Amino acid sequence: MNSCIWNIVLFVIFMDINNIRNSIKKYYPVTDESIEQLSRHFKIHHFPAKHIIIRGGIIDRNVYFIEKGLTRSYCLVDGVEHTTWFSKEGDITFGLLCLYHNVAGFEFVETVEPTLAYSISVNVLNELYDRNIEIANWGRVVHQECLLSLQCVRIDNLTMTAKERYQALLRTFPDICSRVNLGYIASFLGISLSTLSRIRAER
Amino acid sequence: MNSCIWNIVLFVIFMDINNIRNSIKKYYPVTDESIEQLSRHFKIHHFPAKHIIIRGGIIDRNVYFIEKGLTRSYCLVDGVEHTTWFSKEGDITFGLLCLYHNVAGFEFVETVEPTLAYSISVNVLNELYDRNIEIANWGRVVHQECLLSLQCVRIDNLTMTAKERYQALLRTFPDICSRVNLGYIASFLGISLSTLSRIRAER
DNA sequence: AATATATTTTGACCTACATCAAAAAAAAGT
DNA sequence: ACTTTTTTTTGATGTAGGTCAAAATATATT
Repeated sequence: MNSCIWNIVLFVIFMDINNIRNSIKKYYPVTDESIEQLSRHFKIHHFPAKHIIIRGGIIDRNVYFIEKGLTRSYCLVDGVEHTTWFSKEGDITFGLLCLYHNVAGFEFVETVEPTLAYSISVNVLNELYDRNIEIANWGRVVHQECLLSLQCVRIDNLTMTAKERYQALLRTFPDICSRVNLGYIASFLGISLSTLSRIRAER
Repeated sequence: MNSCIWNIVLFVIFMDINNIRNSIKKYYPVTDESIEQLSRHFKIHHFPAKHIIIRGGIIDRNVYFIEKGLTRSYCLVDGVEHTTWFSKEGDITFGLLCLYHNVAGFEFVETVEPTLAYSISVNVLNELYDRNIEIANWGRVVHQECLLSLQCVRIDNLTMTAKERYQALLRTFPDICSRVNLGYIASFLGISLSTLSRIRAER
């Protein structure tokens, strides 16, 4: 057994990254060797619930891979939080603008549940993108799928009533709906908390 | 001069792809050789205005690189067209769902102006992604930037009034606003044509 | 179990924007 | 230049969903 294999064995033993590994492979057929190249730079985090991982207005150049738990991305406009996305086990989360353009971003990411996550610096990630074609393609496909999901959400917003949007969300992300409170769901759907409550009361 | 160089010379002479080439390089530092690998599969199209390039409900597995002109993506819900995006010279356009998942998509793409575009089959593109790390990373970065733009549009929708959204659009995409009619802009902003007209009449 | 805190529901009232239809203006075709 | 078609404006009226505040639940803390 050479040292490379030993590294893999060690990381399998010590790192709890099954959800992350499966998710990566679901997007693109990345080899274990490439996943090891990525995960050897992982820094582990145990965040309690309601912990702000990424704060708007400052620079945080890390990507967070979520192994367990649930986070909520939002932006703060005139003192009001507008939820833009939820990320759960197997997902990645980060501030888009900050990560891509290295400027202070507008997005916050906060845990909804106690969360086990691994961070990797975008500098390291960018080096891997430039060197490892599997990781580059994994990154491409992840972004394709994010784009598609966001497009669907936007089309729902353009074409549906508040009630229809809530029903669509229940269908598309049933687990999210049962894990976060109504305020966050209302905000994500772009409706007020009282309207959402009334919608649920119907029938 | 070997035949590879001759190919490049020929394609520079015969293909009018300057906007496309500059745009690709703006996203990621792709070499001329890689661009040639891509563009040698290009099929040229001269579309008149109001031509439907991609029709929802059927499968069109091509990506269109726009060299000149302007297109509008929309989806059709209950007989109403909802504009989701505009693409102009240097941009690419395609049906997201159809391209990524090989199923009949919900998106239409139609020219707004007479348009010079080059298509490439997604099968060819996927082969290039798997073989050429520059192209894979170009694809990744394009999708990152699309995601960021779409996220910004969605946040505007969640946080701004109709008037503010129109003003934001004027700032962000002034050229689009002057090249398409109000109906499309209203639809993109998610407001009615009459409301948009009234907003413009103010002050 | 009792108290404190967070979440959800309900009520009363309001407004930004929708809808529908007709008129005006602009652009395109002959 | 005149007609036809498309685009934009304007008017009258309606409504989905907002706001604010209080009550009712549910959850967490001691």
